[in-house]
Amino acid sequence: MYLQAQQTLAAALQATLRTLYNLDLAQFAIEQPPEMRFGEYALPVALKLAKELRKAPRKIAEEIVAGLGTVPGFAGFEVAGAGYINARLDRSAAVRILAEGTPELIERTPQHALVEHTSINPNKAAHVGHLRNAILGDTFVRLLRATGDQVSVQNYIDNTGVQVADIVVGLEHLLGLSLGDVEQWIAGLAERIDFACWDLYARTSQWYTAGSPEENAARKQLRLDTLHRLEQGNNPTAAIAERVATLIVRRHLETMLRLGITYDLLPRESEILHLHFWDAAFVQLKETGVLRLETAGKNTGCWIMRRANTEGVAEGETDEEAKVIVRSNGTVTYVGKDIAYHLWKFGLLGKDFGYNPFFRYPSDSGHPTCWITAEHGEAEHPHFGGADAIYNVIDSRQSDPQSNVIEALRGMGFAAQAERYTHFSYEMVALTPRCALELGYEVAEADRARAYIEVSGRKGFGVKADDLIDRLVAATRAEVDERNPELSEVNRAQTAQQIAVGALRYFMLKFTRNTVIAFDFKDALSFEGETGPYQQYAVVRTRSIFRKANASPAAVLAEAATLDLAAHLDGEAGDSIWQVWLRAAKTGLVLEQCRDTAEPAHLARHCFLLAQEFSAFYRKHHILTEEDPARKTLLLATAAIAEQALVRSLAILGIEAPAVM
RNA sequence: GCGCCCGUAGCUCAGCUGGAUAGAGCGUCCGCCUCCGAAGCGGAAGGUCGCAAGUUCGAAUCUUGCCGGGCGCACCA
Repeated sequence: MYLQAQQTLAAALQATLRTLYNLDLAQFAIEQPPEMRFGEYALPVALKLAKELRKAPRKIAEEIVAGLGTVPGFAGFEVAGAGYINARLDRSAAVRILAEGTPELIERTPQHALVEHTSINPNKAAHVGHLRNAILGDTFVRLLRATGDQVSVQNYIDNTGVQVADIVVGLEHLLGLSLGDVEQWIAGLAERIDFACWDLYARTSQWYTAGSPEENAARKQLRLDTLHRLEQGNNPTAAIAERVATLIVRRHLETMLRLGITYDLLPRESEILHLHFWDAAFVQLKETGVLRLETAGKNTGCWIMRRANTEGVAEGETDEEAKVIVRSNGTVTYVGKDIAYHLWKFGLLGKDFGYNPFFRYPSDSGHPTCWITAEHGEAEHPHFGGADAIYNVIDSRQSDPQSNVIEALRGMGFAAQAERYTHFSYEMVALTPRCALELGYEVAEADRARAYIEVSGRKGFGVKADDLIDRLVAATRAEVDERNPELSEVNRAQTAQQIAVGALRYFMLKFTRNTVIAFDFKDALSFEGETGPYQQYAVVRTRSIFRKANASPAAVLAEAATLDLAAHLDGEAGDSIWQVWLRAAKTGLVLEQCRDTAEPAHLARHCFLLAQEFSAFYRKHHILTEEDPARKTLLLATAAIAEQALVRSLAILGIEAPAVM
């Protein structure tokens, strides 16, 4: 509602400026005043025009206010400060519109967006860093859907890379297992396979450097040979990799499902290799001149491209900064394969995967099946790829390779696609030294003074996602049991689960993307203050009110829409009611901002402010004992609009509010 | 050496396209459950917005330089 009134205001202002000064301003700032007494919108336009018009800002502001006259939906305008124009909404009209529930219309042609997130190497358990990735990605998916896009969610699986190779080396050479033995090993595991591989991966990584120089060289060679066998496929080593990686991928999907995160497709590197996506891309890259064969310098014999963010060199000179795409031995690098994959994402490759159903989600998830790529898949499958816009949720350390893929697309003549290719980058989750010590890791003296220590899968250093979720659930369960002993076992378990998910998701979302999160159990396990449970609690309070009032939020809002409530929205008491409506009204604006900036943290903040302002309202006004019927309806409707806006916004964050907690 | 990011209250972080007395949570201290749920609320203390110039009517926000920290700059993925 706020956004639409803002558009009305902008149009009226534009018309006024045209009439008064014969000015056509396409863009001007519309701010949100710092205090309620300044109204709902602040226009600094007169300050901007002062120089151009050679008039005092206040004078201009007065002329504009006079020129604006009356604008539908607005109560009035006034000049303030050095020359601000403050605009006041007609509160009762705004409340009516909000109570009627008219959806906010945002003009945009819906796009087919493709979001890639999670993408954990299938060789070990997911850790907190992966949780940040998946929660950011999933939230952004919900945000795009809420603003009208059709979104497909992909979780890229690098099942033929070095990390999986390391696990296979561990199985074949450290544990001495053949393909047949691996089945038995799996069957005999005392713990889940992703946990077992967490340790095996760390062991193997250390083994590469634990022997004599000759031994280490041989071990590294073993790793390289294993990698090549995985890439080739159709051999026992590749079969081990396939078996183990697939099991681990299932564990990852289950872990993420605990947080309400689902996927449409798992594109795998093995199919990108075996279906020769690269060959098709290579032809295009050569034809468009993005790649050239280097004939001198350190990259002699390689196919190279100009590295993104570098100048490049003149024809005939040697570009020592260039990015190698095809090695001198003819194999293709990671960025090369990624270019091919991204051509496919935009429907520009001229090839497609085969697809098989892989993972069936429970019926209550609202999401039937996750598919996986295959060389020869089922005849009937959903359409994947061919997106209008793509978003890759990948940590900021990979911004260089991402830029190179984008530049390659641009160089191939796909400028429009390059523009709609977003590296949704975010900073890592590290551990505080205290947290590392608490987990029993050895922390070097030099590291103890640091703000955070980077997690490392190779060292087995980190917090496993499922361990964290388990701890959160145990903590919320203890609280729920104590507070609500009358609830059934099933009910308490479900409530604890919802609160734990709320706490975790909010924790990961309240930081802006480019902030490193120094993880600590104390912060993550907090349920007070700016946390998910605080906001869930606000919703629970509204629900409690409606239970006691024996009314439904929808019915109350419908009734409020028929009343003239202007008298109750003025003055100090009116302000504290209006504050809640105004915040709820801004939801559409916040969603737009989040979309444009690809920053879910703004929505997280919005939810918190909603909860906070509802709590202030709740303290100040006693709803159930209000005697004036119209006023009581307004107070109930205020609780209803808060509940509605909170539930809707929290849902986009992937947070559910329980009935009681 | 080059590129990207960060430096705001004791701690952890917000601060949208430059704008009206720089905010929140945690922590500390003092209060509030015989009135709708205290996972809550009120109050207090706490800041040269790293430093210095510049642009501007106006800078935490933009530009440049410096200081301090992080992360990238493979024929690894």
